[in-house]
Amino acid sequence: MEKVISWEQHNLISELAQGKDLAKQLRNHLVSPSSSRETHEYLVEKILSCYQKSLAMLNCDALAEDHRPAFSIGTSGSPKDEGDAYKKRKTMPRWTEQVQLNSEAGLEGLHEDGYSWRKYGQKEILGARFPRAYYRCTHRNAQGCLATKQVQRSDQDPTVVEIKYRGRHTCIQARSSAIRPDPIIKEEPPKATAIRQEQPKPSLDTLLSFKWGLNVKTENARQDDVFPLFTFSSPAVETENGERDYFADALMDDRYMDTFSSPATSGSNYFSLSLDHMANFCPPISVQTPESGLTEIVSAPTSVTNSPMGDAAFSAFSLGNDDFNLDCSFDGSEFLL
DNA sequence: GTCATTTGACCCAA
DNA sequence: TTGGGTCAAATGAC
Repeated sequence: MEKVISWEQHNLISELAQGKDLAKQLRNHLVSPSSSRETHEYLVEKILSCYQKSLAMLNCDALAEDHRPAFSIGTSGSPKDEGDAYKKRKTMPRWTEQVQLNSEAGLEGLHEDGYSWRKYGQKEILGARFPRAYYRCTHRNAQGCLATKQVQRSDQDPTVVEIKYRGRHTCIQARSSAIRPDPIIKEEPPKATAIRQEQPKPSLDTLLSFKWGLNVKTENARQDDVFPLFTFSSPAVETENGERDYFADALMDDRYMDTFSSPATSGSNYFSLSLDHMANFCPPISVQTPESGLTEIVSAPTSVTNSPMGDAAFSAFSLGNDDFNLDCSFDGSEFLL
């Protein structure tokens, strides 16, 4: 138990420290005339991510056990699993994302999460206006990858799609994208990336690709952990003295943040970072687990053992910037097959 | 020919 | 018994 607490504290401190460093960076950029708005928004996004994780850690005591590293990998194909698929499914990690449909990309954009999915079913759901589509990893047969997802449009807002993920990717696709040492692969992007490139890209993408040289290290099981919905009051976009509040501004920019009003929490908004948005920041080839996203409205009895990312230590995002380098020890053996 | 999607049937949990 | 999730044959696209 002591180890669990220690582990949690470690992660929490790590996240908060990361948030602090990012905030420092943001401050530096705010006073720099050459710094762009996109950069600010990116930093805000990262800071929010850190705090979201931190809050999740504080709020999810029940999940504490699950955060412990468990270095048992490659269990998906064990003989024991064969005859017990249904029980296994029940224990799979599950989390939900709400994605605002891009009017241009439509439903296509939903599958640009760095993995290839194959539709295997669709059903009308009782009481729901829209059918639910079932997808599984393309490599299910070849590699025994049991990751699945369900996609269904929201009844309340047809432009919002709810994506329920189940299980983590165990396919080579997932691992190779995670541990690929050189993230600079632009000539032959993964399938999902190729599709993304057909869309009108926000300037942020370009900026991040060239300016930041983002490199997400594979040190974090936490990144894939599930996060409960969290709330906070909407900040003012403009300060009293008329200065533009970039932090708030970015928060209110629904290009990067899905906002849900909640009748139960009047005065607050639900903010949900969609996976697609994160993918903009983290190209699939350099992200350990695109499916993890940041917003998971979780229903997960889950364990980190099953987390898409595996169960290594915590992560730190290391940007190509001297000012920001949270480097943490990491035993990468888990990812080396 | 290969692979993805569709769709009705089946299985299982609640 | 019912509804959700999955299977697998049929069909279509490339």
